Amino acid sequence: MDAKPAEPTDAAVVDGVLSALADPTRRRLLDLLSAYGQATATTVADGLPISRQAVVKHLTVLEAAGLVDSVKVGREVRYSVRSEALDATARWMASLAAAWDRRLAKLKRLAEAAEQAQP
Amino acid sequence: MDAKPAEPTDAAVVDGVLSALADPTRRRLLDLLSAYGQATATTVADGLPISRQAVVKHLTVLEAAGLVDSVKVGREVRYSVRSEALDATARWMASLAAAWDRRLAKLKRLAEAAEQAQP
DNA sequence: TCCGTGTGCAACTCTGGAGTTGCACATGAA
DNA sequence: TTCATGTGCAACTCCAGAGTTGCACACGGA
Repeated sequence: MDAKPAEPTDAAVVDGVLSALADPTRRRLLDLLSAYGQATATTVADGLPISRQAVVKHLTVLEAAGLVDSVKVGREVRYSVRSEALDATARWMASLAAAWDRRLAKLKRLAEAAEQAQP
Repeated sequence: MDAKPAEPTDAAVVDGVLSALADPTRRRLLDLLSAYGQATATTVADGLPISRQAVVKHLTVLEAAGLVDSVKVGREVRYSVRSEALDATARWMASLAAAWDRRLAKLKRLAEAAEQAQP
C-alpha cells in the first residue's frame, strides 16, 4: 500500500527537485555543501570554476526546491543542505516505478487472457 | 549498509534520468505511455498539444536515459515504459539523502564536542 | 502495381536558463 | 568614523534544447 502514485502536495516539490537536480553544476554544489555542512556562496564559489553570482543563482534555485536552507549570520548568508525534499522525491520515483510495473503486469495478463479467448 | 553513496556505473544513468525527467512534457509523455502500455509516437502525439516530431525527440531522450524501450513492428515503432533506470535513480536519491543526514549528524557531534572542550 | 499512412531526416525559429560583469549597499573590524 | 570585504541587484551575452515545418522514404493493404 505504500505504492500509490504520489500525493498531490508532492507534485510541486517533485517538479522543483527534478528541475534543480537536472543541472550538473547544482549537483556538484550540493556535494560541496554537504561536505562543508554549512557554507557561504563566496566560499563555495572558490571551489567551483564559476563566479559567485552564478553560485548565488544556483543556490536560489536549490532553496526554492527545498534542497537547501539559508541562515543570515551578520553580513554573511550560510547555506546548508536539506534532505526532506530529496527524500520525498526519491519516494515518489520509487512509487512511480512500482506503478509502471503493476500496469505492465496487468496489461500482460489481459493480453494473455485475450489470446486464450481467441486462439 | 544500503546507504552507500552510489555505484559508479549508476552515475551516467542517474544523470540521464534526471535530465530526462526535468521536462514536464516528458513526464506527461511517460504517464501516457504507461497508461497505454505500448504506443507509437503518432498515437501519443494525438494526446498531447505538440507535434509528432517533438514527441519523437522526447522519446529519443527518454530511450537514451533508459526510461523507455522501443520495438519496431512492421512500419511502426512501439514504445513502452521501463522502470529499471527510474528505480535505480530513486535508490540513488534515497541513499544521497541518507548520506546528507549522516554528515549533518556527524558535524553536529563534532560541534558539540568542540563546544564542551572550550566553554 | 499503386495508394495511403507512419517514420526519419534536416533546417529553422525562439525562448529560457547559465554565466558574466559592474556597481551599489551593508556590516564587522580597526 | 573609515576601510575592507561579503551581498544584492540589474543588465547583458550566449547557447542548448523545445518545438515547428517540409519533404523524402518505407511498408502494408487493395
